Amino acid sequence: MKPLPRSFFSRSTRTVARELLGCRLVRQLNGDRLAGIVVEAEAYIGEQDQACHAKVGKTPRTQVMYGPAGFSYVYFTYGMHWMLNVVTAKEGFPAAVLIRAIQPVEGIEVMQDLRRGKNLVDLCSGPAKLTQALGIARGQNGLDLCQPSSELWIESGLVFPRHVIASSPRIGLGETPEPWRSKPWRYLVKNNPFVSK
DNA sequence: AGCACGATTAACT
DNA sequence: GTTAATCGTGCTC
Repeated sequence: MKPLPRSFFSRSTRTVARELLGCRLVRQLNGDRLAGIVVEAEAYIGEQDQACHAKVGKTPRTQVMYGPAGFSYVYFTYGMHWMLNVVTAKEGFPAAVLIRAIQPVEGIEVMQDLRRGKNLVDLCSGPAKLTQALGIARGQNGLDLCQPSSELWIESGLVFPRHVIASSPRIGLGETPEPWRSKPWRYLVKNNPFVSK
């Protein structure tokens, strides 16, 4: 399969977040192919969105979100964790989708090595778990995911029927002010055990 | 130069 | 349910 085209990612961020569910996230790492089906994602939309890192404007950290869609935005948080996002919307408008969970389907043994032998449902059921399982860190920031022969990309996969998709407020927003705190911009697959806990 | 805090996780009680 | 781990980022002095 080939990477999803830039036109997939350059649409509205919430549409991309919802339609990413069912897609296959692929990581080529040291000759191994690691992959999983996206089952949870969140939209972060523009400088107005007080939960979005771009609320502080364009900085070295946030600049990739201002660039073209289809690039990775990987950032470091809590002194130890890496998070994977895909840049969305039109160039110049800062927005991205956080990949929060995937269902592992390829390269599971390698993922377990990178995750200290965690069992299947704990391998990738959280945004920092999946980056660890896929060997994603600062070196994977700013990659073009639409380029064939990349080390990281997204393919089409399953198509979940609309009635198995749920939405909810985003996770971990802390003291983010309303209305942003309650925006139902998290999308997940209902009753899927690989969604974050 | 120093500070508060974070789109989390794992290991506790 | 609670908390330690651990450091880049953006802001203030």
